[in-house]
Amino acid sequence: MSDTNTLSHEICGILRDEILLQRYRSGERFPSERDLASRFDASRGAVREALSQLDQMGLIRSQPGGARIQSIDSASIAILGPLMVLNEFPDAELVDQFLQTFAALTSLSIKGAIEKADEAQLIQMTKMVVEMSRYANDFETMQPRMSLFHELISNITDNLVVRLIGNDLKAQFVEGMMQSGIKPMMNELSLEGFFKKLEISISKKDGAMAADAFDQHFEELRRATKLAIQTREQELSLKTA
Amino acid sequence: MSDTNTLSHEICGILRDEILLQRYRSGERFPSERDLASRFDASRGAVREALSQLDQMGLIRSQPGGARIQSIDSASIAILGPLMVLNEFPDAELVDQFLQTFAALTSLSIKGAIEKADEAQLIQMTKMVVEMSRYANDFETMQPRMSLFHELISNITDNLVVRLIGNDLKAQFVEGMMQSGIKPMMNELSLEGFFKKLEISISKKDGAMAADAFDQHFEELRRATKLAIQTREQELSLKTA
DNA sequence: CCGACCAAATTGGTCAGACCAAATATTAGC
DNA sequence: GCTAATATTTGGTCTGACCAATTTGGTCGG
Repeated sequence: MSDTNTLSHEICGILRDEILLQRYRSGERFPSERDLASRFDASRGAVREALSQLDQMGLIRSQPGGARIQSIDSASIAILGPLMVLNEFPDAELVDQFLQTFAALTSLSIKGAIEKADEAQLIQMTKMVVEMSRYANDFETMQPRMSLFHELISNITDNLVVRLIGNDLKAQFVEGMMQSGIKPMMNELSLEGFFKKLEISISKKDGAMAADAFDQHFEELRRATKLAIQTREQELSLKTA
Repeated sequence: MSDTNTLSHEICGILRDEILLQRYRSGERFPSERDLASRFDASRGAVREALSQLDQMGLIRSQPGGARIQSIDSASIAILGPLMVLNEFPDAELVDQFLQTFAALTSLSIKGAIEKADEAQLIQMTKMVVEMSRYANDFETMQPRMSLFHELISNITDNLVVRLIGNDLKAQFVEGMMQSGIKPMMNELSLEGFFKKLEISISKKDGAMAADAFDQHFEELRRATKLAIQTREQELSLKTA
Protein backbone atom coordinates (compact mmCIF):
# COMPACT_ATOMS: atom_id res chain seq x y z
CA MET A 1 0.00 0.00 0.00
CA SER A 2 2.34 2.67 1.16
CA ASP A 3 5.61 2.93 2.91
CA THR A 4 5.90 -0.74 3.65
CA ASN A 5 9.47 -0.37 4.89
CA THR A 6 8.20 0.51 8.32
CA LEU A 7 8.83 -1.65 11.31
CA SER A 8 5.13 -2.24 11.87
CA HIS A 9 4.71 -3.54 8.32
CA GLU A 10 7.69 -5.80 8.75
CA ILE A 11 6.35 -7.22 12.00
CA CYS A 12 2.90 -7.59 10.43
CA GLY A 13 4.33 -9.53 7.49
CA ILE A 14 6.17 -11.96 9.71
CA LEU A 15 3.16 -12.57 11.94
CA ARG A 16 0.83 -12.80 8.93
CA ASP A 17 2.94 -15.56 7.42
CA GLU A 18 3.11 -17.43 10.73
CA ILE A 19 -0.66 -17.32 10.90
CA LEU A 20 -1.05 -18.42 7.27
CA LEU A 21 1.43 -21.24 7.98
CA GLN A 22 -0.97 -22.26 10.73
CA ARG A 23 1.47 -21.83 13.60
CA TYR A 24 -1.60 -20.93 15.67
CA ARG A 25 -5.01 -22.56 15.93
CA SER A 26 -8.24 -20.76 15.25
CA GLY A 27 -9.59 -19.29 18.46
CA GLU A 28 -6.24 -19.49 20.21
CA ARG A 29 -4.97 -16.42 21.98
CA PHE A 30 -2.25 -14.56 20.14
CA PRO A 31 0.94 -13.49 21.94
CA SER A 32 0.53 -10.28 23.90
CA GLU A 33 1.68 -6.92 22.63
CA ARG A 34 4.29 -6.76 25.36
CA ASP A 35 5.62 -10.22 24.49
CA LEU A 36 5.76 -9.38 20.80
CA ALA A 37 7.47 -6.06 21.53
CA SER A 38 10.10 -7.99 23.40
CA ARG A 39 10.39 -10.64 20.69
CA PHE A 40 10.88 -8.08 17.92
CA ASP A 41 12.90 -5.67 20.07
CA ALA A 42 10.42 -2.94 19.19
CA SER A 43 8.14 -0.55 20.97
CA ARG A 44 4.63 -1.53 21.91
CA GLY A 45 3.35 1.19 19.59
CA ALA A 46 4.93 -0.42 16.53
CA VAL A 47 3.57 -3.80 17.56
CA ARG A 48 0.11 -2.32 18.10
CA GLU A 49 0.12 -0.97 14.57
CA ALA A 50 1.18 -4.34 13.21
CA LEU A 51 -1.61 -6.05 15.14
CA SER A 52 -4.09 -3.47 13.90
CA GLN A 53 -3.09 -4.39 10.36
CA LEU A 54 -3.56 -8.10 11.08
CA ASP A 55 -6.92 -7.29 12.61
CA GLN A 56 -7.98 -5.41 9.52
CA MET A 57 -6.94 -8.40 7.39
CA GLY A 58 -9.31 -10.46 9.47
CA LEU A 59 -6.53 -12.76 10.66
CA ILE A 60 -6.89 -11.85 14.32
CA ARG A 61 -9.53 -10.23 16.44
CA SER A 62 -8.13 -7.70 18.89
CA GLN A 63 -9.89 -7.37 22.20
CA PRO A 64 -9.04 -6.62 25.83
CA GLY A 65 -7.55 -9.73 27.41
CA GLY A 66 -5.70 -10.67 24.24
CA ALA A 67 -6.17 -10.99 20.50
CA ARG A 68 -7.65 -14.23 19.14
CA ILE A 69 -6.78 -16.07 15.94
CA GLN A 70 -9.60 -15.98 13.40
CA SER A 71 -10.55 -18.54 10.81
CA ILE A 72 -9.09 -17.91 7.36
CA ASP A 73 -12.63 -17.87 6.01
CA SER A 74 -13.23 -14.49 7.57
CA ALA A 75 -10.03 -12.98 6.24
CA SER A 76 -9.85 -10.23 3.66
CA ILE A 77 -8.67 -10.85 0.13
CA ALA A 78 -5.45 -9.07 1.06
CA ILE A 79 -4.11 -12.39 2.35
CA LEU A 80 -4.45 -14.19 -0.96
CA GLY A 81 -1.21 -12.94 -2.50
CA PRO A 82 0.91 -13.84 0.54
CA LEU A 83 -0.92 -17.18 0.82
CA MET A 84 -0.09 -17.92 -2.79
CA VAL A 85 3.64 -17.56 -2.28
CA LEU A 86 3.95 -19.02 1.21
CA ASN A 87 6.07 -21.89 0.06
CA GLU A 88 8.89 -22.36 -2.38
CA PHE A 89 6.65 -22.34 -5.43
CA PRO A 90 3.17 -20.94 -5.76
CA ASP A 91 0.16 -22.92 -4.60
CA ALA A 92 -1.11 -24.26 -7.92
CA GLU A 93 -4.63 -24.70 -6.64
CA LEU A 94 -4.87 -21.15 -5.37
CA VAL A 95 -3.36 -19.82 -8.61
CA ASP A 96 -6.06 -21.68 -10.49
CA GLN A 97 -8.70 -20.21 -8.21
CA PHE A 98 -7.38 -16.75 -8.96
CA LEU A 99 -7.66 -17.44 -12.69
CA GLN A 100 -11.17 -18.87 -12.38
CA THR A 101 -12.24 -15.78 -10.50
CA PHE A 102 -10.64 -13.47 -13.05
CA ALA A 103 -12.53 -15.36 -15.75
CA ALA A 104 -15.87 -14.91 -14.00
CA LEU A 105 -15.32 -11.19 -13.41
CA THR A 106 -14.04 -10.67 -16.95
CA SER A 107 -17.06 -12.45 -18.33
CA LEU A 108 -19.30 -10.03 -16.48
CA SER A 109 -17.25 -7.06 -17.62
CA ILE A 110 -17.08 -7.88 -21.29
CA LYS A 111 -20.81 -8.51 -21.44
CA GLY A 112 -21.47 -5.19 -19.76
CA ALA A 113 -18.99 -3.37 -21.98
CA ILE A 114 -20.44 -4.65 -25.24
CA GLU A 115 -23.90 -3.71 -24.04
CA LYS A 116 -22.93 -0.20 -22.97
CA ALA A 117 -20.30 0.76 -25.54
CA ASP A 118 -21.02 3.45 -28.11
CA GLU A 119 -19.80 3.17 -31.70
CA ALA A 120 -16.47 4.86 -31.04
CA GLN A 121 -15.76 2.57 -28.15
CA LEU A 122 -16.62 -0.54 -30.12
CA ILE A 123 -14.23 0.60 -32.83
CA GLN A 124 -11.56 1.18 -30.24
CA MET A 125 -12.12 -2.24 -28.78
CA THR A 126 -11.82 -3.84 -32.19
CA LYS A 127 -8.62 -1.91 -32.90
CA MET A 128 -7.09 -3.11 -29.67
CA VAL A 129 -8.05 -6.69 -30.35
CA VAL A 130 -6.52 -6.54 -33.83
CA GLU A 131 -3.40 -4.97 -32.34
CA MET A 132 -3.15 -7.69 -29.77
CA SER A 133 -3.64 -10.49 -32.24
CA ARG A 134 -0.38 -9.44 -33.90
CA TYR A 135 1.40 -10.65 -30.81
CA ALA A 136 -0.26 -14.04 -30.43
CA ASN A 137 3.22 -15.53 -30.57
CA ASP A 138 4.75 -13.16 -28.05
CA PHE A 139 2.99 -13.35 -24.71
CA GLU A 140 5.08 -10.74 -22.99
CA THR A 141 4.48 -8.09 -25.64
CA MET A 142 0.82 -9.00 -25.88
CA GLN A 143 0.21 -8.93 -22.12
CA PRO A 144 0.48 -5.16 -21.50
CA ARG A 145 -1.94 -4.61 -24.39
CA MET A 146 -4.31 -7.08 -22.82
CA SER A 147 -4.12 -5.11 -19.62
CA LEU A 148 -5.02 -1.93 -21.49
CA PHE A 149 -7.93 -3.74 -23.10
CA HIS A 150 -9.13 -4.84 -19.67
CA GLU A 151 -8.88 -1.25 -18.47
CA LEU A 152 -10.97 -0.05 -21.40
CA ILE A 153 -13.56 -2.72 -20.69
CA SER A 154 -13.59 -1.75 -17.04
CA ASN A 155 -14.06 1.92 -17.87
CA ILE A 156 -16.95 1.22 -20.21
CA THR A 157 -18.66 -1.16 -17.79
CA ASP A 158 -17.89 1.10 -14.85
CA ASN A 159 -18.68 -1.41 -12.17
CA LEU A 160 -16.73 -0.19 -9.12
CA VAL A 161 -17.18 -3.43 -7.20
CA VAL A 162 -15.62 -5.48 -9.97
CA ARG A 163 -12.90 -2.89 -10.50
CA LEU A 164 -11.77 -2.85 -6.89
CA ILE A 165 -11.79 -6.64 -6.64
CA GLY A 166 -9.99 -7.00 -9.96
CA ASN A 167 -7.35 -4.39 -9.14
CA ASP A 168 -6.59 -5.90 -5.77
CA LEU A 169 -6.49 -9.50 -6.98
CA LYS A 170 -4.45 -8.64 -10.03
CA ALA A 171 -1.85 -6.72 -8.05
CA GLN A 172 -1.38 -9.60 -5.67
CA PHE A 173 -1.44 -12.22 -8.39
CA VAL A 174 1.04 -10.48 -10.64
CA GLU A 175 3.41 -9.83 -7.78
CA GLY A 176 3.25 -13.44 -6.67
CA MET A 177 3.86 -14.77 -10.17
CA MET A 178 6.77 -12.41 -10.80
CA GLN A 179 8.27 -13.29 -7.45
CA SER A 180 8.26 -16.96 -8.33
CA GLY A 181 9.34 -16.49 -11.94
CA ILE A 182 6.43 -18.51 -13.35
CA LYS A 183 5.68 -17.65 -16.97
CA PRO A 184 2.88 -19.50 -18.72
CA MET A 185 3.43 -20.45 -22.36
CA MET A 186 0.17 -19.91 -24.19
CA ASN A 187 -0.69 -21.97 -27.24
CA GLU A 188 -0.40 -19.65 -30.24
CA LEU A 189 -3.25 -21.19 -32.21
CA SER A 190 -5.49 -20.94 -29.20
CA LEU A 191 -4.64 -17.29 -28.77
CA GLU A 192 -5.31 -16.56 -32.44
CA GLY A 193 -8.65 -18.31 -32.20
CA PHE A 194 -9.47 -16.25 -29.15
CA PHE A 195 -8.70 -12.93 -30.79
CA LYS A 196 -10.67 -13.89 -33.90
CA LYS A 197 -13.70 -14.90 -31.88
CA LEU A 198 -13.44 -11.78 -29.76
CA GLU A 199 -13.25 -9.56 -32.82
CA ILE A 200 -16.32 -11.17 -34.34
CA SER A 201 -18.29 -10.95 -31.12
CA ILE A 202 -17.55 -7.24 -30.83
CA SER A 203 -18.60 -6.55 -34.41
CA LYS A 204 -21.81 -8.50 -33.82
CA LYS A 205 -22.26 -6.82 -30.42
CA ASP A 206 -22.68 -10.32 -29.06
CA GLY A 207 -21.75 -10.12 -25.35
CA ALA A 208 -22.36 -13.80 -24.67
CA MET A 209 -20.05 -14.78 -27.50
CA ALA A 210 -17.36 -12.44 -26.19
CA ALA A 211 -17.75 -13.88 -22.72
CA ASP A 212 -17.42 -17.36 -24.15
CA ALA A 213 -14.25 -16.33 -25.97
CA PHE A 214 -12.78 -15.10 -22.73
CA ASP A 215 -13.84 -18.25 -20.91
CA GLN A 216 -11.91 -20.29 -23.42
CA HIS A 217 -8.97 -17.95 -23.19
CA PHE A 218 -8.83 -18.36 -19.42
CA GLU A 219 -9.13 -22.13 -19.75
CA GLU A 220 -6.01 -22.05 -21.91
CA LEU A 221 -4.29 -19.72 -19.48
CA ARG A 222 -5.15 -22.07 -16.62
CA ARG A 223 -3.72 -25.00 -18.53
CA ALA A 224 -0.54 -23.14 -19.42
CA THR A 225 -0.06 -21.82 -15.90
CA LYS A 226 -0.61 -25.23 -14.33
CA LEU A 227 1.96 -26.68 -16.69
CA ALA A 228 4.44 -23.89 -15.94
CA ILE A 229 4.11 -24.48 -12.21
CA GLN A 230 4.54 -28.24 -12.62
CA THR A 231 7.59 -27.66 -14.78
CA ARG A 232 9.00 -25.38 -12.16
CA GLU A 233 8.39 -27.89 -9.40
CA GLN A 234 10.16 -30.55 -11.41
CA GLU A 235 13.10 -28.27 -12.05
CA LEU A 236 13.37 -27.60 -8.36
CA SER A 237 13.10 -31.29 -7.54
CA LEU A 238 15.91 -32.11 -9.96
CA LYS A 239 17.98 -29.37 -8.48
CA THR A 240 17.59 -30.88 -5.04
CA ALA A 241 18.44 -34.43 -6.16
CA MET B 1 -13.68 -6.58 12.34
CA SER B 2 -13.05 -6.58 16.01
CA ASP B 3 -13.53 -4.20 18.84
CA THR B 4 -14.67 -1.34 16.70
CA ASN B 5 -15.64 0.77 19.67
CA THR B 6 -12.11 2.01 19.95
CA LEU B 7 -11.20 5.61 19.41
CA SER B 8 -8.96 4.80 16.46
CA HIS B 9 -11.80 3.03 14.66
CA GLU B 10 -14.11 5.95 15.35
CA ILE B 11 -11.61 8.43 13.97
CA CYS B 12 -10.96 6.16 10.98
CA GLY B 13 -14.67 5.95 10.20
CA ILE B 14 -15.11 9.72 10.26
CA LEU B 15 -12.08 10.33 8.06
CA ARG B 16 -13.03 7.46 5.71
CA ASP B 17 -16.43 9.02 5.13
CA GLU B 18 -14.92 12.47 4.54
CA ILE B 19 -12.65 10.93 1.93
CA LEU B 20 -15.50 9.00 0.31
CA LEU B 21 -17.55 12.22 0.29
CA GLN B 22 -14.64 13.70 -1.66
CA ARG B 23 -13.77 16.38 0.87
CA TYR B 24 -10.20 15.94 -0.38
CA ARG B 25 -8.80 15.69 -3.88
CA SER B 26 -6.74 12.77 -5.12
CA GLY B 27 -3.04 13.49 -4.55
CA GLU B 28 -3.77 16.19 -1.97
CA ARG B 29 -1.93 16.05 1.32
CA PHE B 30 -3.97 14.81 4.23
CA PRO B 31 -4.03 16.69 7.54
CA SER B 32 -1.06 15.89 9.76
CA GLU B 33 -1.24 13.47 12.64
CA ARG B 34 -0.68 16.30 15.09
CA ASP B 35 -3.48 18.39 13.57
CA LEU B 36 -5.86 15.43 13.62
CA ALA B 37 -4.91 14.60 17.22
CA SER B 38 -5.84 18.16 18.11
CA ARG B 39 -9.03 18.07 16.04
CA PHE B 40 -10.24 14.84 17.66
CA ASP B 41 -8.83 15.65 21.11
CA ALA B 42 -6.95 12.36 21.03
CA SER B 43 -3.41 11.14 21.33
CA ARG B 44 -1.18 10.92 18.32
CA GLY B 45 -1.01 7.16 18.85
CA ALA B 46 -4.75 6.75 18.36
CA VAL B 47 -4.64 8.93 15.26
CA ARG B 48 -1.70 6.95 13.89
CA GLU B 49 -3.69 3.77 14.19
CA ALA B 50 -6.65 5.35 12.44
CA LEU B 51 -4.42 6.52 9.62
CA SER B 52 -2.85 3.08 9.36
CA GLN B 53 -6.33 1.67 8.86
CA LEU B 54 -7.09 4.22 6.14
CA ASP B 55 -3.78 3.37 4.53
CA GLN B 56 -4.63 -0.30 4.52
CA MET B 57 -7.97 0.51 2.87
CA GLY B 58 -6.02 2.18 0.13
CA LEU B 59 -7.68 5.55 0.76
CA ILE B 60 -4.46 7.32 1.75
CA ARG B 61 -0.78 6.65 1.29
CA SER B 62 1.23 7.34 4.44
CA GLN B 63 4.74 8.64 3.96
CA PRO B 64 7.13 10.99 5.69
CA GLY B 65 6.14 14.56 4.90
CA GLY B 66 2.45 13.77 5.07
CA ALA B 67 -0.08 11.25 3.87
CA ARG B 68 -1.58 11.68 0.39
CA ILE B 69 -5.12 11.00 -0.76
CA GLN B 70 -5.33 8.06 -3.15
CA SER B 71 -7.70 7.49 -6.01
CA ILE B 72 -10.75 5.40 -5.11
CA ASP B 73 -9.73 2.98 -7.86
CA SER B 74 -6.88 1.73 -5.75
CA ALA B 75 -8.98 1.25 -2.64
CA SER B 76 -9.79 -2.08 -1.08
CA ILE B 77 -13.24 -3.58 -1.25
CA ALA B 78 -13.65 -2.71 2.42
CA ILE B 79 -14.82 0.75 1.36
CA LEU B 80 -17.77 -0.53 -0.65
CA GLY B 81 -20.15 -0.97 2.27
CA PRO B 82 -19.53 2.51 3.67
CA LEU B 83 -19.69 3.96 0.16
CA MET B 84 -23.05 2.34 -0.35
CA VAL B 85 -24.62 4.04 2.67
CA LEU B 86 -22.87 7.39 2.47
CA ASN B 87 -26.09 9.23 1.88
CA GLU B 88 -29.59 9.07 3.20
CA PHE B 89 -30.54 6.08 1.10
CA PRO B 90 -28.25 3.54 -0.52
CA ASP B 91 -26.57 4.29 -3.82
CA ALA B 92 -28.81 2.33 -6.19
CA GLU B 93 -26.13 2.00 -8.81
CA LEU B 94 -23.61 0.59 -6.38
CA VAL B 95 -26.22 -1.77 -4.94
CA ASP B 96 -26.85 -3.03 -8.43
CA GLN B 97 -23.13 -3.50 -8.99
CA PHE B 98 -22.97 -5.56 -5.80
CA LEU B 99 -25.77 -7.77 -7.09
CA GLN B 100 -24.21 -8.16 -10.52
CA THR B 101 -20.96 -9.21 -8.90
CA PHE B 102 -22.73 -11.67 -6.60
CA ALA B 103 -24.42 -13.12 -9.68
CA ALA B 104 -21.12 -13.62 -11.49
CA LEU B 105 -19.46 -15.24 -8.51
CA THR B 106 -22.48 -17.42 -7.80
CA SER B 107 -22.55 -18.53 -11.38
CA LEU B 108 -18.95 -19.69 -11.08
CA SER B 109 -19.66 -21.39 -7.77
CA ILE B 110 -22.76 -23.29 -8.80
CA LYS B 111 -21.05 -24.58 -11.93
CA GLY B 112 -18.08 -25.74 -9.89
CA ALA B 113 -20.30 -27.30 -7.23
CA ILE B 114 -22.38 -29.34 -9.66
CA GLU B 115 -19.21 -30.54 -11.33
CA LYS B 116 -17.52 -31.57 -8.09
CA ALA B 117 -20.41 -32.75 -5.94
CA ASP B 118 -20.76 -36.42 -5.05
CA GLU B 119 -24.14 -38.15 -4.92
CA ALA B 120 -24.79 -37.34 -1.29
CA GLN B 121 -24.04 -33.69 -1.86
CA LEU B 122 -26.31 -33.52 -4.91
CA ILE B 123 -29.09 -35.03 -2.83
CA GLN B 124 -28.47 -32.50 -0.11
CA MET B 125 -28.53 -29.67 -2.61
CA THR B 126 -31.82 -30.89 -4.02
CA LYS B 127 -33.30 -31.20 -0.53
CA MET B 128 -32.33 -27.65 0.30
CA VAL B 129 -33.80 -26.33 -2.93
CA VAL B 130 -37.07 -28.14 -2.28
CA GLU B 131 -37.06 -26.78 1.28
CA MET B 132 -36.48 -23.27 0.02
CA SER B 133 -39.18 -23.44 -2.63
CA ARG B 134 -41.72 -23.84 0.17
CA TYR B 135 -41.00 -20.28 1.14
CA ALA B 136 -41.22 -18.66 -2.27
CA ASN B 137 -43.90 -16.38 -0.80
CA ASP B 138 -41.92 -15.46 2.30
CA PHE B 139 -38.61 -13.86 1.42
CA GLU B 140 -37.43 -13.41 4.98
CA THR B 141 -37.90 -17.04 5.91
CA MET B 142 -36.44 -18.19 2.62
CA GLN B 143 -33.35 -15.98 2.84
CA PRO B 144 -31.48 -17.73 5.68
CA ARG B 145 -31.99 -21.02 3.84
CA MET B 146 -30.59 -19.48 0.71
CA SER B 147 -27.55 -18.43 2.70
CA LEU B 148 -27.08 -22.00 3.89
CA PHE B 149 -27.39 -23.20 0.31
CA HIS B 150 -24.71 -20.73 -0.74
CA GLU B 151 -22.49 -22.00 2.05
CA LEU B 152 -22.94 -25.58 0.88
CA ILE B 153 -22.10 -24.56 -2.68
CA SER B 154 -19.05 -22.72 -1.45
CA ASN B 155 -17.87 -25.70 0.57
CA ILE B 156 -18.24 -28.05 -2.38
CA THR B 157 -16.55 -25.70 -4.83
CA ASP B 158 -13.90 -24.81 -2.27
CA ASN B 159 -12.58 -21.76 -4.09
CA LEU B 160 -10.98 -19.65 -1.39
CA VAL B 161 -10.69 -16.57 -3.60
CA VAL B 162 -14.41 -16.55 -4.30
CA ARG B 163 -15.22 -17.34 -0.69
CA LEU B 164 -13.24 -14.46 0.76
CA ILE B 165 -14.63 -12.00 -1.78
CA GLY B 166 -18.15 -13.28 -1.27
CA ASN B 167 -17.96 -13.20 2.52
CA ASP B 168 -16.57 -9.69 2.60
CA LEU B 169 -19.00 -8.27 0.04
CA LYS B 170 -21.97 -10.02 1.60
CA ALA B 171 -21.19 -8.76 5.10
CA GLN B 172 -20.95 -5.20 3.88
CA PHE B 173 -23.97 -5.45 1.61
CA VAL B 174 -26.25 -7.01 4.22
CA GLU B 175 -25.23 -4.47 6.84
CA GLY B 176 -25.83 -1.60 4.46
CA MET B 177 -29.24 -2.87 3.43
CA MET B 178 -30.32 -3.52 7.00
CA GLN B 179 -29.10 -0.12 8.05
CA SER B 180 -31.26 1.53 5.41
CA GLY B 181 -34.26 -0.74 5.91
CA ILE B 182 -34.49 -1.67 2.22
CA LYS B 183 -36.35 -4.94 1.69
CA PRO B 184 -36.83 -6.16 -1.86
CA MET B 185 -40.16 -7.81 -2.68
CA MET B 186 -39.43 -10.74 -4.96
CA ASN B 187 -42.01 -11.92 -7.44
CA GLU B 188 -43.37 -15.21 -6.14
CA LEU B 189 -43.85 -16.82 -9.55
CA SER B 190 -40.34 -15.87 -10.51
CA LEU B 191 -38.97 -17.44 -7.37
CA GLU B 192 -40.94 -20.63 -7.93
CA GLY B 193 -39.67 -20.83 -11.49
CA PHE B 194 -36.15 -20.33 -10.22
CA PHE B 195 -36.36 -23.14 -7.69
CA LYS B 196 -37.90 -25.47 -10.24
CA LYS B 197 -35.19 -24.78 -12.78
CA LEU B 198 -32.51 -25.12 -10.15
CA GLU B 199 -33.88 -28.45 -9.00
CA ILE B 200 -33.96 -29.80 -12.55
CA SER B 201 -30.46 -28.58 -13.30
CA ILE B 202 -29.11 -30.32 -10.22
CA SER B 203 -30.80 -33.60 -11.07
CA LYS B 204 -29.41 -33.36 -14.62
CA LYS B 205 -26.01 -32.29 -13.25
CA ASP B 206 -26.25 -29.39 -15.70
CA GLY B 207 -24.04 -26.65 -14.30
CA ALA B 208 -24.75 -24.20 -17.12
CA MET B 209 -28.47 -24.55 -16.57
CA ALA B 210 -28.06 -23.96 -12.85
CA ALA B 211 -25.93 -20.90 -13.54
CA ASP B 212 -28.61 -19.63 -15.90
CA ALA B 213 -31.24 -20.15 -13.21
CA PHE B 214 -29.20 -18.08 -10.79
CA ASP B 215 -28.61 -15.39 -13.41
CA GLN B 216 -32.36 -15.04 -13.81
CA HIS B 217 -32.83 -15.06 -10.06
CA PHE B 218 -30.36 -12.22 -9.65
CA GLU B 219 -32.02 -10.29 -12.47
CA GLU B 220 -35.25 -10.49 -10.50
CA LEU B 221 -33.49 -9.54 -7.29
CA ARG B 222 -31.94 -6.54 -9.04
CA ARG B 223 -35.32 -5.46 -10.31
CA ALA B 224 -36.94 -5.85 -6.91
CA THR B 225 -34.11 -4.08 -5.09
CA LYS B 226 -34.10 -1.18 -7.55
CA LEU B 227 -37.84 -0.82 -7.05
CA ALA B 228 -37.52 -0.96 -3.27
CA ILE B 229 -34.88 1.77 -3.31
CA GLN B 230 -36.99 3.96 -5.61
CA THR B 231 -40.00 3.44 -3.37
CA ARG B 232 -37.93 4.41 -0.38
CA GLU B 233 -36.65 7.52 -2.10
CA GLN B 234 -40.19 8.53 -2.96
CA GLU B 235 -41.34 7.97 0.60
CA LEU B 236 -38.54 10.15 1.87
CA SER B 237 -39.35 12.83 -0.70
CA LEU B 238 -42.95 12.89 0.36
CA LYS B 239 -41.89 13.07 3.95
CA THR B 240 -39.80 16.13 3.22
CA ALA B 241 -42.54 17.90 1.28
C1' DC C 1 -14.06 -33.57 42.28
C1' DC C 2 -16.61 -29.71 40.39
C1' DG C 3 -18.58 -25.25 40.22
C1' DA C 4 -18.94 -20.62 41.94
C1' DC C 5 -16.82 -16.57 43.51
C1' DC C 6 -13.28 -13.24 44.29
C1' DA C 7 -8.77 -11.03 44.17
C1' DA C 8 -4.65 -10.51 41.69
C1' DA C 9 -2.35 -10.47 37.45
C1' DT C 10 -2.35 -9.74 32.69
C1' DT C 11 -3.80 -7.56 28.62
C1' DG C 12 -5.55 -4.07 25.40
C1' DG C 13 -6.48 1.02 24.71
C1' DT C 14 -4.77 5.44 25.25
C1' DC C 15 -2.01 9.18 26.85
C1' DA C 16 2.16 12.56 27.01
C1' DG C 17 6.62 13.73 25.81
C1' DA C 18 10.86 12.87 23.49
C1' DC C 19 13.96 11.97 19.54
C1' DC C 20 15.41 11.00 14.69
C1' DA C 21 14.88 10.54 9.54
C1' DA C 22 12.53 12.24 5.55
C1' DA C 23 9.85 15.61 3.16
C1' DT C 24 8.31 20.28 2.57
C1' DA C 25 8.52 25.22 2.95
C1' DT C 26 11.14 29.30 3.28
C1' DT C 27 14.99 32.19 2.61
C1' DA C 28 19.20 33.83 0.59
C1' DG C 29 22.23 34.36 -3.26
C1' DC C 30 23.08 34.69 -8.13
C1' DG D 1 13.30 33.76 -11.90
C1' DC D 2 15.97 29.79 -10.48
C1' DT D 3 18.75 27.09 -7.42
C1' DA D 4 20.82 25.77 -3.22
C1' DA D 5 20.92 26.00 1.68
C1' DT D 6 18.48 26.23 5.85
C1' DA D 7 14.53 25.91 8.83
C1' DT D 8 10.33 23.80 9.80
C1' DT D 9 7.06 20.24 9.56
C1' DT D 10 5.83 15.62 9.31
C1' DG D 11 5.95 10.62 9.87
C1' DG D 12 8.12 6.66 12.50
C1' DT D 13 9.39 5.05 16.81
C1' DC D 14 10.56 5.04 21.59
C1' DT D 15 9.66 5.15 26.88
C1' DG D 16 6.82 5.19 30.75
C1' DA D 17 2.42 5.82 32.77
C1' DC D 18 -2.54 5.00 33.70
C1' DC D 19 -7.20 2.89 33.26
C1' DA D 20 -10.78 -0.52 31.72
C1' DA D 21 -11.58 -5.25 30.44
C1' DT D 22 -10.32 -10.03 30.53
C1' DT D 23 -7.88 -13.97 32.29
C1' DT D 24 -5.87 -16.67 35.81
C1' DG D 25 -5.31 -18.76 40.18
C1' DG D 26 -6.82 -19.67 44.77
C1' DT D 27 -10.39 -20.71 48.09
C1' DC D 28 -14.68 -22.43 49.63
C1' DG D 29 -18.88 -25.08 49.62
C1' DG D 30 -21.68 -28.88 47.95
